[in-house]
Amino acid sequence: MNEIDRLIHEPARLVLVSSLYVIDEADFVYLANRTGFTSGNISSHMTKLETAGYVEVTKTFIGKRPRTTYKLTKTGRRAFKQYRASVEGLLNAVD
Amino acid sequence: MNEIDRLIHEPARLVLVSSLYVIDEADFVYLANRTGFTSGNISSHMTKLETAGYVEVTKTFIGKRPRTTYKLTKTGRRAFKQYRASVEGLLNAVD
DNA sequence: TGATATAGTTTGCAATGCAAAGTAGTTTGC
DNA sequence: GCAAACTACTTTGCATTGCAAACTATATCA
Repeated sequence: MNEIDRLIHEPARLVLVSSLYVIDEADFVYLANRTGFTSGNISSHMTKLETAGYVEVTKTFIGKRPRTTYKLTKTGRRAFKQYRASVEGLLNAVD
Repeated sequence: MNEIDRLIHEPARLVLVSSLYVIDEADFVYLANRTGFTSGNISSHMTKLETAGYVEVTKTFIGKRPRTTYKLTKTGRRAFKQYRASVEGLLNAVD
């Protein structure tokens, strides 16, 4: 039986990670709008995911404003797939 | 988009609730053996689930020993199905 | 009788999610 | 031209919570 990756399991991060899984790369503002999460929330979750090596953070300037983009690393994608498998394993065992 | 029920989402409780979902009724000792969780852990999670109205707790004596059995209430079963739908919604949106 | 086992519950604390407050710079209004 | 408001974040503070160790209560064994 597989352990659940709590880093991904946390609902807010699950939304963030699965968003990144599909759209590949997204910036801070986009994610804030899409999810409705507060910016503090996004910031700290992303820091956590970055520390774990699940996301890669790129900071640039677009004109005079900062722009932060996030992208899943290979490790992050693998972790998400693995997470998904464990959860579905758990839920499907139920049928 | 549906909110995730954190009461069920917590990994330990997810295991407990999905166990109860399939085997319908289970006692403390059985769940402890099946899951490997400490008894304190099971006790407090079950109290939480009971408080929420998700499980019904029955305490009897079998011979001279206490026996506590747990069973999902109708509300609990509904909540689990709903939980499952939201998680799968989230994960499948990814395909 | 004392030691060990069974069946739990309660306590204590370290970890964590979240929002409010803070930072740094930019644009707008008067 | 300067203050107020906005953008794009990060940091702080705190209330919640998961977890194991400690505790309670009874039963059996040596």
